[in-house]
Amino acid sequence: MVDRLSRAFYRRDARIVARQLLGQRLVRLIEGRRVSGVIVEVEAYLGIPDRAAHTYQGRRTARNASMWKDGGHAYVYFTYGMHHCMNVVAGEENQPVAVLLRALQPVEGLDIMRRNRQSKTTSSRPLRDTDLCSGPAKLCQALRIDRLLDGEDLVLVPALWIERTRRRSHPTALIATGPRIGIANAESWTEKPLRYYLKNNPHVSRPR
DNA sequence: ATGACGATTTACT
DNA sequence: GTAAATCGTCATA
Repeated sequence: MVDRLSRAFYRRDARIVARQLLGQRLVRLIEGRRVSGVIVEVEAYLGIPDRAAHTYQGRRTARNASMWKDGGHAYVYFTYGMHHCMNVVAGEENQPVAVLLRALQPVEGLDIMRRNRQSKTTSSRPLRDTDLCSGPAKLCQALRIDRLLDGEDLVLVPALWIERTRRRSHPTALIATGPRIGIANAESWTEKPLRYYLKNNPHVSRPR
């Protein structure tokens, strides 16, 4: 049943991995239950030459150390003093490229997701399904992904992985591309179309 | 030791 | 649309 993506899947160009992650399923085990969603939006970060990447110019620090690991590891970072974001490391070891997971379409464990998200929101209004995982920090909240999972191997760890739900990647006609979100002053890298998302999917963070 | 800055989200005008 | 929240991280000293 569990068709976990293999090392070989991740050990490729980050742009290829990004496109092929669309439609696959991110699964998190929480208290013995599966909490999961289909990946509907991602962004590729191309490493040393990429002005917008944490590893631009070969920067290697305590925070971004996982990005230098072999493809298939998780790179989870903390930002804005309150949010976590999850990347999937692509390429080979010492090739610091990754794919940021920006949005999921919730599939399993919506009640747990809602609880995880609601408790961190002051609002008492019930959250709509499209508010559960429609952003990189939202999906980390919903699936309880934090720095404890940074550097973990998605090919091996028991509580977090990505499952293959489709043999072939989505047809190009169903994938939209555009500039990455939240990137400023990255010169030519600001506008490169490294954001990929499923057209007309209501769960993406910022619909076209 | 210090200061500036986020690969964001939420609430409010 | 604009702004506040909130603090780990990193570059500079």
